[in-house]
Amino acid sequence: MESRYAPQGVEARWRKVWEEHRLYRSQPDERAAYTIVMPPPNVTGVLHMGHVLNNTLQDIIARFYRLKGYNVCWVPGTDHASIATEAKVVARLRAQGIDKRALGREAFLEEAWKWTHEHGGIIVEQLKTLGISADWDRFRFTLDPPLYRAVMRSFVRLYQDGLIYRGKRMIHWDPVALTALSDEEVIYKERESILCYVRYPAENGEYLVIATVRPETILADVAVAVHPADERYQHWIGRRVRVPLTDRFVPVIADEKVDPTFGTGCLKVTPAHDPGDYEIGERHRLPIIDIFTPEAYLNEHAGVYAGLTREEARQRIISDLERLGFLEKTEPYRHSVGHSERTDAVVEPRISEQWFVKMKPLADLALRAVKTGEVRLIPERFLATYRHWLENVKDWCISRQLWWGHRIPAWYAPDGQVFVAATEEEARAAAKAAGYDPNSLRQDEDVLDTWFSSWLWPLSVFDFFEDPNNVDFRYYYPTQTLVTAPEILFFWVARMIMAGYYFAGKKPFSTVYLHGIVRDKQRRKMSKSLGNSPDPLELIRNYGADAVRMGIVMSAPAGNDLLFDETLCEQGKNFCNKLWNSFRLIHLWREKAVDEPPSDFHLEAYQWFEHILNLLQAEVEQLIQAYRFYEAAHLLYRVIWEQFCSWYLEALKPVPARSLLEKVESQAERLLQLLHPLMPYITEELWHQLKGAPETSSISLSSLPSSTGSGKEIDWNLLDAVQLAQTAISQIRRLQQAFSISEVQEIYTLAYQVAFFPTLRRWIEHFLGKKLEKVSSSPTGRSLRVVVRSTGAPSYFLERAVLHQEIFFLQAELPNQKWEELVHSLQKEKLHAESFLEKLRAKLLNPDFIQKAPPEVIEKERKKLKDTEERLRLLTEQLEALNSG
RNA sequence: GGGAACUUAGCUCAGGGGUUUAGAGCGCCUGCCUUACAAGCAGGAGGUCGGUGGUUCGAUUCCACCAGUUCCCACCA
Repeated sequence: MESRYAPQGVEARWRKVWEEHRLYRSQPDERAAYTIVMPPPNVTGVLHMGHVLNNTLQDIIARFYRLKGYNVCWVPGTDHASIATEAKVVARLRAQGIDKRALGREAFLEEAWKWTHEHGGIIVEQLKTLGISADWDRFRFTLDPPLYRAVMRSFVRLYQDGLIYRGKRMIHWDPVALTALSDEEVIYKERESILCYVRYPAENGEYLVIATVRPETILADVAVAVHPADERYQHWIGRRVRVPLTDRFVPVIADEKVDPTFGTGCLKVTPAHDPGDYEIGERHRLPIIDIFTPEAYLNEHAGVYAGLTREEARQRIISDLERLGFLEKTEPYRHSVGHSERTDAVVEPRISEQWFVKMKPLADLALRAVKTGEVRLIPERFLATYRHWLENVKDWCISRQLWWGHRIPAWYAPDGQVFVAATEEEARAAAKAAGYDPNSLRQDEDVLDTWFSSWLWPLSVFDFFEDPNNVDFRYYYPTQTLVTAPEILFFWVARMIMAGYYFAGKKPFSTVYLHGIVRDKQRRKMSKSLGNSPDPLELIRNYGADAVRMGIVMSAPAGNDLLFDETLCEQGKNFCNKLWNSFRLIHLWREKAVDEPPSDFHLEAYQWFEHILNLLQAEVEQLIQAYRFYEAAHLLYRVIWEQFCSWYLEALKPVPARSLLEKVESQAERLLQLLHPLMPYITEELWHQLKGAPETSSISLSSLPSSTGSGKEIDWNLLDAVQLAQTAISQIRRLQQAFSISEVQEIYTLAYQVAFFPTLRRWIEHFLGKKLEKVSSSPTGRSLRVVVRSTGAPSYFLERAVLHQEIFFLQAELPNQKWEELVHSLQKEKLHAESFLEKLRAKLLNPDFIQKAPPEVIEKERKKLKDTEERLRLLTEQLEALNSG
């Protein structure tokens, strides 16, 4: 074995072996299933830190439950990402001077498939380098024929059930992608704009003043509205005012919707370009003037402004208003402006005919699921936002004016009659039955929102829509855990829950684990434009996948955003190296071990570590089951580094007896198993080296012995004794360093913990090279005394606070100056102890405390008092001895 | 405007009504190339637990208010 762990070769080799032997393939069998569906990344996407986090966490779960004996099935896949992919293909074509529309639908789709095949494999290959244990045989793409059919069938069913309808509504329009968007695809951002106060003159020369941030839409005004109860404007209701810059007169109307406290209390009504105005327009049967082209340029209805962009028109109109005396004043104004999630274009409210899903009945299903606890959200605080969203959800606009995606299964007869069917044949048959010419049908041009296929994912990957009774579906569904980011709680998670109940009558998963967003050290979201997102592949090359996994898991605890710092990968790499070298030591021992009975000390150390391991396993299992990966990683890190390497292996030096070594190796194996979910590659490698197992076997398929828990089997006395010994050894070393003691001559103790004495003696002798001796009374004259206090057993395991206090004396030569330093430090310690004693006494003299505090607490305080008095007595004694010496 | 969360060591965070007067990792300081590992070993320094009140025998921990930070939702032009 090399003295440095080189992950690159090891990882590449095992990745290949795992894949070739299809190690993570799952088939239904008699074991309990543990199913995870991977949130499918965009097919043409590139791996970023969010994917690393998301998939590492899923892999930890998958590998853990596999070790626990479950039949783990982790279904990977990719999403066709309708709008994102189409935007990329359009851009590529444009770069070649080709216009999408000119190319035509068929040819465009060919281009899109070409692009998908070129780029679609990349992210999958990148994911594989992470070492994730998905079942690649089950890989699915949302446009695969069975999944395509699933979308068609679900659409038809919802349509037949009256939950899908087509209608003319005001929707969010993306003027760059030229498509409708759902509410969730609109991101609101605070923007600085100008609030213009514009005069709308009446025939008699009076005028109303209206505040607006969108003066360019003045040209589309069809009314001015005031609140019906607004005293100021009573006499205006029913009169007419002229729309500035035009010669149109529009009525002044009264509508409850107007907020009399905003601006001047007068609202210009522009039904074509504002959702609120649209409602008012409907109520008052106002005409609609649309002044924008789909690209959000002003159109012919905008007169002289036609051809300008929204922004240009705004500038021009403001200056024209001013020039013509319509502009009363302007003031800066901050408000939020909707942007397209994909293109970042400012969305334009637009009236158009779209397909919608009626959400209310579906939302009720999803609400019930979390209220009854059938579906659990972790962390729980997301419950509030989840509920709020579902309780206020509006209908879901699912049609997109795009080509890349699932084409809406609706066919129109020349007279507009709609036939919704899963296939063209069925639509034709239906048309024929209704007396139409089947050949006259024309399919809807639009495709469906990407999320309309995603919400079926847990169902469709198991071919529910092909055959609801198929073996896989019955075995794997519902799945257990969904791991995803809170950003898509509404987009995806809530809708999957709806779809699961609606189509299959069952929840899609039991638990949703929502992890944070990966940010940089300055808390900025990682993004390409900021250039603050490290390339995961680069990280994997530099540190190894295990190190990157460990690094990202150790970044932050559950639920919080995590601040990624590359030094964590380095820490992970160092940890790999540490682990690697600990196994290297075990290997060296194999050659050197002799056939002798093990020493009492080694036997005791072995027993002790066995208990540590049992505690570790119980706690790691509990933590992973509770989705506390960060804590599990930290615990393993510390126990392996401190207890296993620094104490246990050191204790077994120079070499344990052969019979003991075998037992030590099986402990080491258990450590590897516990660590395996976090760091699959190195543990696989070390496991094979340890076991000499054939390539086809794998630590991931080994079985973890069941945890003994932290019950009676644990020898707390031994753990406490060793902990006390460790603390004593550290303290004595500290004194040696602090006072530059080259050699400790003797170590004595007044051992009133008689039971611990043999353990203390063995450990101190091994680590300090001196035999611990018992003395009956404190030595006089110059000696170092140290009070060792230990809370008993490593603190990271338990709340148990068994406090032990032990006093040791060291006989050593010190130069005079050092004795003075010692006196000084002891005096400081004495003062400290005295003030503490004061506090304790006061507390114990307080009658309220004695009366009201629970007896255990009073007992504890008394023990503290006694110990502190003892410490103080010793300090005084020692100071006297030093002064006289 | 509504909702949620956070504020503990230089940084990132655990913790929890009484834990010998607060824990970890990283960073920092000191001494070591000790034959598994310098990607290492052995030690160390560093915090009046955001502020103010309240509840309590006792609060960093519970409550209220204040200040600051962050996120989500919302058509107020």
